[in-house]
Amino acid sequence: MDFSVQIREKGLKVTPARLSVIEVLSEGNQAFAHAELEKIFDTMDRVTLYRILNDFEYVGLVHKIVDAEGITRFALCKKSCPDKHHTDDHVHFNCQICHKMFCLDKVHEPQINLPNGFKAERLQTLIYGLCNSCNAA
Amino acid sequence: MDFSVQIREKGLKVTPARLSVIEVLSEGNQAFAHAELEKIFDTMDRVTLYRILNDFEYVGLVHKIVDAEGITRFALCKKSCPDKHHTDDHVHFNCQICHKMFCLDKVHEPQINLPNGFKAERLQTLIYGLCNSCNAA
DNA sequence: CCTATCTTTGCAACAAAGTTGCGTTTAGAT
DNA sequence: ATCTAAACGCAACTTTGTTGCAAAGATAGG
Ligand SMILES: [Mn+2]
Ligand SMILES: [Mn+2]
Ligand SMILES: [Zn+2]
Ligand SMILES: [Zn+2]
Repeated sequence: MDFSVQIREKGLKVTPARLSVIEVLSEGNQAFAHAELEKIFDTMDRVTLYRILNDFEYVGLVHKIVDAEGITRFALCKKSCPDKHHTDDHVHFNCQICHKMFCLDKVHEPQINLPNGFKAERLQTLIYGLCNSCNAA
Repeated sequence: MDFSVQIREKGLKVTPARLSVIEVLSEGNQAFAHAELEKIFDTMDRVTLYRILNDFEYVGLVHKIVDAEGITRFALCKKSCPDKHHTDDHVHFNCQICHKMFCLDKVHEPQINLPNGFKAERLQTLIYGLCNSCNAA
């Protein structure tokens, strides 16, 4: 897949830094923590990485997930999301062994009955446990 | 309710600082961010507050919730939880207007079907929207 | 009630995570 | 090839959370 087109379509300039980030994010179906990405792009400035990820999130190329420990991770959006209003309403899964965070695209957010007066706008489900490959071992 | 007993039962010493923290946490059905508590206890040392909250969480007096923006909040456990293994499996609700975080004790975590091989251990549901009092206005 | 002991607190210093300002470099339009 | 707005690198700063240590406080036993 050609990421240059997607980046340019979102109104961002195509740069080597942005291309390499989006390429890594496209590997597997995972969300990457900032620290992991910093290690991968050890020559890239920390601030640049922050800005690339935030810009990508802003234009709808990636979405952000914060786990229960407060670690922020970024994952590529499958279907292109309209700006600022992400439509990735899927469940996220965090493996306790390999610590990878998976986007379960096919598992949709559940419907939940709220107490009287409360109105849901957005829902976020995070599941902790064993991923398929760690479960096998 | 006498919080001294609960604190002592968990093997912690009863101090003015701990009593005042647990008292504030018992107001409403809300989870408080560290920053909010710091403002309330403006004379208390920041580190002391961190230690009180972490100790309370460790012994099972409070539970911690991290929202989608990465803000950590603390809420009193209703039924006393066994150490380190919290049984508060209820849904949390974050109001977009008043920014309060509510513990919806009566709304239990949903059951979710995972892809083959994945095994759920713990589940966390966070809902964003309008709380009952903000919805009325 | 007093003392001894272990816990908790406050302060200072540090670490990790994220942001802002600014000068330089670069993408890409003309 | 030139020009300009966007992106980058660097330094400084903020916010959030942790650690070490000495002083103060809680409580059990005498
Ligand atoms: Mn995802
Ligand atoms: Mn709760
Ligand atoms: Zn795994
Ligand atoms: Zn509200």
